[in-house]
Amino acid sequence: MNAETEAARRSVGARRSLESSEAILEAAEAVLVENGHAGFSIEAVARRARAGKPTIYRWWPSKAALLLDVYQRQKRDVDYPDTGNIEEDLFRFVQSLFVHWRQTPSGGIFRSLLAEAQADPAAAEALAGYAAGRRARTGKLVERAKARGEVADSVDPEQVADMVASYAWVHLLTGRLDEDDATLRRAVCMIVDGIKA
Amino acid sequence: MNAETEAARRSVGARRSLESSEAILEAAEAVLVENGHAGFSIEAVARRARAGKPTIYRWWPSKAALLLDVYQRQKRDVDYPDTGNIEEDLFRFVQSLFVHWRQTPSGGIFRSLLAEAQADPAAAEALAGYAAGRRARTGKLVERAKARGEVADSVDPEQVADMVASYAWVHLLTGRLDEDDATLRRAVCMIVDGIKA
DNA sequence: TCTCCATCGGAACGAAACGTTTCGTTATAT
DNA sequence: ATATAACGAAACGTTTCGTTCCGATGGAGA
Repeated sequence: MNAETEAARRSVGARRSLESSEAILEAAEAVLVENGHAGFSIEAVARRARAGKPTIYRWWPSKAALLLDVYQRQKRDVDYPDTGNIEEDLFRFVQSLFVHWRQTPSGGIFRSLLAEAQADPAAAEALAGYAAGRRARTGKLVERAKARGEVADSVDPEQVADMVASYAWVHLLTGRLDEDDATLRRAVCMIVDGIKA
Repeated sequence: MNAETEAARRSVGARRSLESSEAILEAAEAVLVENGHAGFSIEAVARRARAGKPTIYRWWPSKAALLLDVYQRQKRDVDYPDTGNIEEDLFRFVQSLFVHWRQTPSGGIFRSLLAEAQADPAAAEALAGYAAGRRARTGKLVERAKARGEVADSVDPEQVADMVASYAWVHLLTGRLDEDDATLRRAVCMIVDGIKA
């Protein structure tokens, strides 16, 4: 969000105020947490950040772009465990994701992002790109297991990641983040072992 | 939406115009299909239905309520196949669901409903109830297979349904309804057979 | 038949948020 | 020192919201 801007710069003048953009991102998060997706307006964010609306519109072309930045800002610590056991890896991944969504504003923010993507094509594209990257990274868990000979050759790692992420996303969207560890483990076990007798 | 209204009625006067409410529901569906969730406004519906806004607000307290009515009006029975083979049953179920979403307005309407549920608690509750019912019905496919001894005793039928539905929902939400049959079959196969070597 | 009165479509309202423009100020590279 | 860029603040016109009037319509009770 700033690299290409800085590269295209060819003249003098004041630089972008990091103080201001930080305040805007913090205000956006606070508004989202306190008032929910319904009360999330650019005006409200500007008021709270003591910033001008043009400043927000200059750097974030749409509400979706701001939402995406807010989400990725606090998404530093996601576990991509490597225990040498694919079932354990996937379980820990899903478990930490659920915990993260429950204990931070991330869950609510991501819900808003998904909702926004149903109305705004720009948001949909941003979400699709993010989801594809996520599938690739989560798929590496499976690729490692495949290299160990733990997973069948015919399996598509990204499709496994897709299945696991879908399970988590729908639980988030339908307000079912309170599943216990045993349930999560059975879900992962279903994918790893199948359901056959 | 009309039973208690009719019961509370204690005086004379014109009755509710079925013609008008039908036109409103049809117009709402048309607007949703043509302009998407973003362009779905009460004003647009009223214009299209040649109805007054107060008439809409009188009978549908919120946009979510109108969406719910439109959705329930659209929804028809999905087939719950019974081929005697759980993999084939699940594949046909998912396949017909994708086709239904692609070829009718149901997919778009359901996307709007999911988006609305992230902002409106009433819509969220309605969605949760619908999803629970869906899991129970789809779970019967698995229960039948379990009775045939095709599926392990330890498997929770509703959780299998949950996994399959999650895969489908996320594909709908992220605009990936164009997966080919081979991909869908591999996804189902993943759940049935697992991914182990 | 005549009289209510609930409901209808239509027009207009204030409130809120939208996205944009303008203004004066502040900060920075040349 | 000067030119330039980003800033906060305010105002703009537009859109949609949900509500409130109004006259017309038509079915139930006297």
